[in-house]
Amino acid sequence: MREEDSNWFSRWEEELPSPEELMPLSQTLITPDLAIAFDITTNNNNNNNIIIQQQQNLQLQQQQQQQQSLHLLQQQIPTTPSNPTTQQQQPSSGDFADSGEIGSGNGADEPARTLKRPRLVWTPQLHKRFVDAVAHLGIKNAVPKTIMQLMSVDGLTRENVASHLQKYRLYLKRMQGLSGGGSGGGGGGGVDAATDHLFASSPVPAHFLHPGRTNSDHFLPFVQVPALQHHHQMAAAAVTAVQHPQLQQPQYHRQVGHFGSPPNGHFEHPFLSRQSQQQLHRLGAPVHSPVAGYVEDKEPENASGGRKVLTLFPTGDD
DNA sequence: TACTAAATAT
DNA sequence: TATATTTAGT
Repeated sequence: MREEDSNWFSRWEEELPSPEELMPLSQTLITPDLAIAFDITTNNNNNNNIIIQQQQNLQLQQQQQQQQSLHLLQQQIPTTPSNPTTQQQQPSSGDFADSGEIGSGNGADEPARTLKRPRLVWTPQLHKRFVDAVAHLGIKNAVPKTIMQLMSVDGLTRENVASHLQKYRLYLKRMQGLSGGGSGGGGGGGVDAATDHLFASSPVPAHFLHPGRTNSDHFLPFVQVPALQHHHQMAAAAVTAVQHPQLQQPQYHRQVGHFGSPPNGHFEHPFLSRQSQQQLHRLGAPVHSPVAGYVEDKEPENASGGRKVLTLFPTGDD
């Protein structure tokens, strides 16, 4: 079975999109109106910092709708100390000198706290990272909190992970139920890709489908979790945020590591990297991190025209 | 408190 | 309709 693991690893690695493929489009996320409204300083000089310029009329309507739901959130949002959030920008990643802090920073954090979080779109890349984390932990020990920590994706909440984990488990159940020949590759299994295309996009470790087989929690060697490695600050952002028409709020994400193979077969403990990020613990509001760049990615199936899928991608820091 | 499951919203 | 978020129960 270990051979399959290796094969599995090789497979998804090959399927990983190249950086070029990941950055086909460039648009801005923040409209001038919003920037002004939220006292945001956008760096137009930065090509990576993109602003979506949509119809201003829509923007206004969206903001109004937002405010309607804001009061609800305000009730439960803890008072965020005027945390300067000094570490929001990574010194090393000079590529993106993005100053795009929305609703945060200098006392302007109120809007951020009150704003709803944009829907998180689980891109195949992000899901793959999720799977890697689960594989690393073992399906047995894979719990939302741990997975979240292991993924080290800023902006990703425990709820996000829990929700995804919930679906993923259901997917695994289905896979086991089918128990056809799906073993060895979730992508190739007889799974209805139409329903589980996201999960099918990433290989499912055979272990997931055969629990109890191994009693060990560390059935996966570390070397098989390259995506969890942060061999510095190179980043391939996998997080994607969907911008709904009525939720004109930019999303900030931290680097999630890179999806490529380890440069030298050297691996480090992901938690080490995480620790540094823990300094950026969110106090009810999303942490702003250097924005690598937004890429609009439309999903063919969900081409609902109304929403935009924004994905962060690295600029090749490495 | 955290996790899981179900319901709700988009 | 599908997916993500939110809520409630354990």
